[in-house]
Amino acid sequence: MLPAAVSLPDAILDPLNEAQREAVLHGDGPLLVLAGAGSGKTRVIVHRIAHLVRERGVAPWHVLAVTFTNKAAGEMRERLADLLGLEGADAWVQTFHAFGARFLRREAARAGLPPSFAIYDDDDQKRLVKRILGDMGISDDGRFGPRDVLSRIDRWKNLGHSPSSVRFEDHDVETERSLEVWRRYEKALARAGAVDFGDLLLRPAQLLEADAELRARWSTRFRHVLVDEFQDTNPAQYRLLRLLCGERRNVCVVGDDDQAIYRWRGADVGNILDFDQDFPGTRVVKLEQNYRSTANVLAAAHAVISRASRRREKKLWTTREAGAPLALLVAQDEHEEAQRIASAVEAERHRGTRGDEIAVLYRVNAQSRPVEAALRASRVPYVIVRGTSFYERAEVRDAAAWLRLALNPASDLDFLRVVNRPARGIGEKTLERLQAFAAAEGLTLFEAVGRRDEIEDLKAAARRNLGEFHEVVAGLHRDVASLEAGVAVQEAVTRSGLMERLRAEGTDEAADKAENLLELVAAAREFDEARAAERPPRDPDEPVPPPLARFLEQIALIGDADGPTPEGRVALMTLHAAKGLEFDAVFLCGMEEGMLPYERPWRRDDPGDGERSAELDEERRLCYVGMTRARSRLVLSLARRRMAYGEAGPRWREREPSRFLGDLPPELFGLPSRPPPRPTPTAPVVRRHPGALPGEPVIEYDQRSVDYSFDQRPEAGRAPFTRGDRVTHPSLGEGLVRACDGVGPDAKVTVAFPGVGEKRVIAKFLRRG
DNA sequence: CTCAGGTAAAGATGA
DNA sequence: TTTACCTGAG
Repeated sequence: MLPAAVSLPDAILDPLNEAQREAVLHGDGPLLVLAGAGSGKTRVIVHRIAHLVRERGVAPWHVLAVTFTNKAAGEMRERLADLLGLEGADAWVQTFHAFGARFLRREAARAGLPPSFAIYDDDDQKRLVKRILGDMGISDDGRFGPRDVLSRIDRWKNLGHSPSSVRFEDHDVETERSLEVWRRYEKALARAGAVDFGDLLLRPAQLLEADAELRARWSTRFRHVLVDEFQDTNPAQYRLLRLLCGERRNVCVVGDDDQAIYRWRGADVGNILDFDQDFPGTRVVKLEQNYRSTANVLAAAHAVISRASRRREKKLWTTREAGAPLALLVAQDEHEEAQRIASAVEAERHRGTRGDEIAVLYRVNAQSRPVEAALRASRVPYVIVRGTSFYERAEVRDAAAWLRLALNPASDLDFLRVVNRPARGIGEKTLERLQAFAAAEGLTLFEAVGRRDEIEDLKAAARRNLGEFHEVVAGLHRDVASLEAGVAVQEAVTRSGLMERLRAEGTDEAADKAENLLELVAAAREFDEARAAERPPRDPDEPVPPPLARFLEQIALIGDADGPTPEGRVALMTLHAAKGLEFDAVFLCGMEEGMLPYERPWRRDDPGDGERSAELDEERRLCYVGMTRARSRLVLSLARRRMAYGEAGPRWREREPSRFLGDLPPELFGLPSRPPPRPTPTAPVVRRHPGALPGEPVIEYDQRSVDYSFDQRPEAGRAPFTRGDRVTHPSLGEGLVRACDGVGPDAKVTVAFPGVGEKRVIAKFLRRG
């Protein structure tokens, strides 16, 4: 037996620093963990769950942990399994939206939804709204299109509104119209037995609020609720969260107000800033030690973020060395920018950095194109990391619409999508008559087809074609609900004729599409296998929903980008997609006014100063998120002009360097802290930065006067000498390098010269050997 | 009713 | 450059 004084290694507590441990060991009651970038917040959540389960006797299925992205949820589950083994799988670890879906499946009856309800994604939403606008006889005059309406509806939903709760003073013509569209939209969703993304959060909250019994059941079932990326919660999520943790208030929220980047989706940083006011008695723990980045990277990130307004002050620190200086690539246009990035990426790989440890980040997806071209030309393998790409393909969406219609023939939106896909001679005129009939009789389109004989003016051919369609859908409906997902998908693509038609076409493109359908079948089979391999849940109330419905839910919520990043490939993604990830080397491109911070060129309504500065703050945080992804090397790049697609066709637009660059001290680039005096006898260069806000400090030097175009080959970014190198100086002779500060030819090198002593000399005067 | 070919527009981020 | 919508011929 071991002496009591010897403590055994503790996998849960040992790897933690003091602040992390405090958060993990915190007992009951609200806990706010302010976790800077790279400070180990996922670790805190995972270890806290493990601690609750192992040391405090909490059953894993009484723990709910919600995250924002599937990636984060997956990582959390994985790490939990490392600590807890199989038990870890019983904890509820998922995204907010997946939780909402799970909740609604379980409470489908109360929610007035069929158990196999469909989830409409934004494309579905847009199609639906477009249809409603058409029904209302509103044409898209460019001012009031589906997009405008939808963004209002989304915003309302995120704020937790319903059509009747929108404040009256906000009403104008557009608002009234949008509300009418919204009412019809909700009616259509209800008829189709479908919900949209917003509903996944809103409806559980509404159900819980309305029903005390339900609330009691759910708020007691989770003994502990943990929330990741809390700064990005919107009011609907926050409401749901408060309802779920109930009186017990065992809620642990982890987040970083500096990384709040989803304001546009309704997220409210106020949730984290004011959390301790909403939950009196909150224990606040700050995690400020960064384990990810070099001191240079951190200093740069801090220089940018510290100018944001309304933030909880925190300063990250690290024990890591300064590391390589930042680099800036200044290119004439986006093609040159991409090429220089590609060659820098190549050099980086040459130095031994694995491709999958390199990321190219950008503000908008469109920026990926030139980078892709340049990487392809240099034969650098890359992968674009995007939420969904496979499931966005038209043929895959067609198949999914067939499946949804098979599960629920009342879904008019899906009906309209697939009724003539593949083409079966049901055109616009036929559909018009069908819709008129359905509207008059109060039927769904599918029901209307069932009574097609009563519709006048239908051509015989149209009637026959509708009959065939009806038969296929009815047949699928009969069979598909009870089948495994793989078989169901197989049946749907066969019986609908999708597959046959593609095969018959004989073009390469059609062959590709057929291939994609097969891939969908394979994905469904894989889904079945994964389900079969899963242990039956230990949680006694877990219902068993139809497999196809679960598969469709996975498609809607998860997409396909969650697999492991393919080995060795450089990752290209937006700044938003990069949140939560880290790489050895990060390229942050498009560091220009208008790109980062992004400025919507089309925006007519001039936002007020307050709005604009809130937007700017968010852009700043986005820049901060991007910079803090880097472990050791951060390369910024910009193009002096960029092709823009405006009303008058493609045009070159001149771009000024981003104001965020002006926030970075030149030393971080390995430049002298003051710009060298210019040889020309011009007036001192002092100018306001382009786009500077009133009151913003004046930047003391002109960006363009700083020689950013110093040799940017990665070699130049490195210290020219390291300790131990033998060097020769023209007058001092041979010596041994003690230290080297800075990079490039102007680096200051401390050399021990035998018989002379230590001297600081400039690198360019030294030769090796 | 279908399809090919032309034209006008590209509205940012994502569960 | 790509995509979505429209038009006119078959």
